[in-house]
Amino acid sequence: MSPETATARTPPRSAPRRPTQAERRARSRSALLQAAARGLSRYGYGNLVLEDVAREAGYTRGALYYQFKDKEDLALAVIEWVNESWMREVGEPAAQQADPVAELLALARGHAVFCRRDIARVVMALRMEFAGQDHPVGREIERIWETGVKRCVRLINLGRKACSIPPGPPARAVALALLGALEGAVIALAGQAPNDELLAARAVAGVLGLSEA
Amino acid sequence: MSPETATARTPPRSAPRRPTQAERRARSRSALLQAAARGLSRYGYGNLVLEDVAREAGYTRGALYYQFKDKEDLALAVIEWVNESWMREVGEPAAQQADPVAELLALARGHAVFCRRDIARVVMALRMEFAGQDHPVGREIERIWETGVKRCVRLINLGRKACSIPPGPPARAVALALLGALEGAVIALAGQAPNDELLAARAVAGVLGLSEA
DNA sequence: TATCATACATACGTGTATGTACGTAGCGAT
DNA sequence: ATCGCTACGTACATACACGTATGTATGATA
Repeated sequence: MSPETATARTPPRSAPRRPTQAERRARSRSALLQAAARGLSRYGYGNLVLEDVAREAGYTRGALYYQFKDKEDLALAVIEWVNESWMREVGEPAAQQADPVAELLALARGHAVFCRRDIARVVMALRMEFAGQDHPVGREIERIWETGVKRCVRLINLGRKACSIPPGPPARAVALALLGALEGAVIALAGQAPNDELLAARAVAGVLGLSEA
Repeated sequence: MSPETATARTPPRSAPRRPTQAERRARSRSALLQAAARGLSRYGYGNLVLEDVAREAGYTRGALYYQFKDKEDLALAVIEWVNESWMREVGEPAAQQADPVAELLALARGHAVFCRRDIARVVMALRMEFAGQDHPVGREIERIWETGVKRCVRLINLGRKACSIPPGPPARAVALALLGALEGAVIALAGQAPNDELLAARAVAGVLGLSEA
């Protein structure tokens, strides 16, 4: 944020100094990414119209095709951006919980809060759209999803060893059901606070076979 | 099934007698409907290509446009067909349960079994695709979904009065989370028997706040 | 057997969204 | 002040899928 980085003939004095090229580019890219994320969340990939995305961001398709190679590249950038946000706001905080059960429930509550914004359904929508296909976007979504599944499998096995999670179906089946139920519940609730947190945690606890959330 | 309905110069004798017009038409329509259902379940509405549907059914688009007015008409027919099947195989059997909790758990298990076939995701896919839109297909899906929500709300209120379901968030929020978690879990499990039944029931029980499935 | 309606297949026109080529205004350094 | 590069906007070419119009073979009827 320090404007002194440049040799700066531009007056560091005050006023909303006219933006530099890099800032301009970054602002445009950010606006386009957010608009694309909202669009993907609402319409999915195939039904997403790039002209609408650009207009909602305040540009035309020209700006979009300057910043991104094509539609696929844009979608992959959105996915990466959403995933990084999720990791920072949900994944990493939950990892600081002491025991596996607490971490799983923290994931549920955190995901519910995360999905209160308008980009909640990006992953779910793309996962539905590309399931069983062989598309780069679908593969990336599948990769992220599989990461989540593996994390849950690990936690479930740990919890069962510690006897904080009762035995039951194979850990992978439980993990799949857990994530599916979590996403389904959160999307159906459409971010209506504050019940979303409790109900998401309840769904997860139920799948795990716990007696209470 | 009685071939005597027609004045029947056609020998009722035996053999695979050549099919009548009505039978032919019904067979074609059924094949097209099933192919369209599979297609909608996999690709959703927008990404569904009618030529692929027709080919998978063993016809061309000509047959499709003879039996259905347009793509929208086809989708609505599929929805009606799937919904009737669901009511017959899941909705009505579950309604014979004695108490509300048993009925809700029967719905969960029945839905899991119902979704083992390849048309499992029709409703979920279309609901995701048309959420917030104003499209005839979306409205029909929303109508069916709302019917399910209302049924769950009724059962939840009954169960709470009977103290078989503990108090908690508003019944409508619980119902939304219940159906969302149920569909999400079943789809994520992709019909892997026999765990799908148990895990679906666990998810529902969890959302309701019950101690066990 | 002749004739009509039905159940399809084939061919065409059209709209729409993508990707690309080109034009243009604004930033940055000499 | 000027010139090159960047960040867009504009215009075009292409592809794809829908809907329709037309052709054709089969079943029904007399």
